[in-house]
Formats: sequence, structure tokens, C-alpha cells
Amino acid sequence: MPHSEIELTEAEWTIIKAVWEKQPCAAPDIQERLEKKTAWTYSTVRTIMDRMVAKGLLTAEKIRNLTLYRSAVTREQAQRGELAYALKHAFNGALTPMVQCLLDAGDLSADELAKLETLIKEKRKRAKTK
Amino acid sequence: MPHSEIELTEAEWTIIKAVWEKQPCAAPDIQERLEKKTAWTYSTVRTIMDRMVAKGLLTAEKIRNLTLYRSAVTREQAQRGELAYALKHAFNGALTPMVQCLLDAGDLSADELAKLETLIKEKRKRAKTK
DNA sequence: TTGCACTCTCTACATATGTAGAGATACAAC
DNA sequence: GTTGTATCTCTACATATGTAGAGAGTGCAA
Repeated sequence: MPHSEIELTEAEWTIIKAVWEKQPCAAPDIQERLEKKTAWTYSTVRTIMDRMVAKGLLTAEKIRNLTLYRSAVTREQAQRGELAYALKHAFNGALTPMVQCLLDAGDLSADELAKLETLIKEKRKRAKTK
Repeated sequence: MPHSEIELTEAEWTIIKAVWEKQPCAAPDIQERLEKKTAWTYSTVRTIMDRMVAKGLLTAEKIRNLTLYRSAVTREQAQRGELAYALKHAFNGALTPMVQCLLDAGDLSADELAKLETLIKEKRKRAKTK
């Protein structure tokens, strides 16, 4: 049992994506970087980030007057968390229908479909040899 | 533009799944049905349901002393909403990586993989003839 | 007409989340 | 020392979400 499910709110996703882009970073950095998109003030960004530290989503290291933040979870972990949530609630844990819905919903190009087909083939091969 | 994204909280998912199982239903029904899983009191269930009506997730029809609820969204709509959320936030809208992650994460049986492969093949065929 | 049994309405409270202002601090430049 | 400027800390408030108790309305059975 690795970690109790990781779940992010919309605001948290916005922040953590910015953190991933430039790892140790200060709150004012993030605030500036997001200003165009979100119009959040420094206080807002800072509050969210500190709450994320409390939740274990970020780490904070204080150096003099500056607080450096880093992500405490990888993008993959966060992605898995999000998928796990959808899988559990919307699809009762059934993976196949979920993938199916995904294929139905999106407009995938022939190229992308081909790529997926390849992926699955490889996966099957690996499953067999295991 | 169909509907502004549908999003459900954990509690709401629990409720709406119960409603889908037995369409017009009263709050006490749902409460009883969920009691084993959730231990929610009648008040709790009722409050959530009424809030869901306010959000347009359920409809309520009052007949004398009884309020009948129905789902205002289909399971498919709700599923799509959930996937759209994950897609947008965790994968920046890129479907292929999302499917990929899904394949990596879950332990799909060879059978299921085969089924998916078939699905994709069909999809490609349809895409071509279109 | 009294009393259950059922369902409802109203109100309440804790925690979570989104959002931000006001004032304190630290450090560099003058 | 005084003044800026960047950064921080604290506090606050609105809305959302989870959770539930107390008491009122309705109708059947005795």
C-alpha cells in the first residue's frame, strides 16, 4: 500500500503544474507565472501552497527570508490518483469500460488510435512472457 | 455546447448510483439502501439529495407528503464529466497519454487487452469510412 | 382522539476550499 | 539611520461539503 490516494483540487492542479515546471521555486515565482491565467494575488497563491504542504503535496524549505517549495509527488502519482478516483466512482473499478468511454468520448485521430493499438499489442506480449 | 461540466463529489457519486439503480425513489429508500455502506442518517442523505437538486443533478417531484427523486443526468454524462476533469487537469487535454497511463496502471488481463484491441480496430475502421 | 410510524422541514456546526487584505520583516541602497 | 522593495505572517470571510438533531405534518390503527 503505497500512499493514501492523492487527490488534487482544481486550484491545486494549477499550482502543482507550475511547480513541476521549475522545481525549487518560491511562492512569488509561481504567483507571477500564473497571474495571466488566474489573476490570483500573492496571498492566494501562498495560502494554497502552504495548505498543500500541510497535505503533503509540496515540501517547503525555509532559507532566511525565502521559502523554497518542491513537489512532494510526481506527475505520475498525481495522474494515477486522478484516474483512480474516476475509476472507482464513475466506473466502479472496471477499467475496460473506462477506456472504452475514453475512446468514445474523444476525437482521436487515426494516428493516435494506431499508437494505442501498438501500445496494447506490446502490453499483451509482455503479459504473455511474464 | 451541451452542459457545463458535470462534477460529482464522493458523496454525490454514492447517492446518484443508488438513484440510478431504482429510478423514481424517495429519500428514505436511498438512506436504507446505503445504510450498510455509509451509515448515513436520513438527514444526511436528504440534505445531500436536496443540494443535488439545487445543482441540477437530480430532480424532485413532490406528491403529497412524499418527494420523488430522479436523476437529471445519465450515467454516461456523469462518467464523461469525470473523465473530462481528469483529462483536463492531469493530462492537459491529451487523450493518448491518459489512455496509456490507464493501461500502465491497471492490471488488465490478456482478455481485456484483447477486447480493447478489438475496440480500437473497430474505431479505426469507422474513422476511415467516415 | 389518541398514539404510532413515517416523512418532512429547518437549523446548525465542523471542516475544506477559494480568495485576499493589513501589517511585520529583512535586506539592499542611499 | 532612513527609505524602498521583496517576502513573509496572520487573520478573515464566503461558499462548499459532510454530517446530523429537533421538532412538525400526515395518516392509519386502536
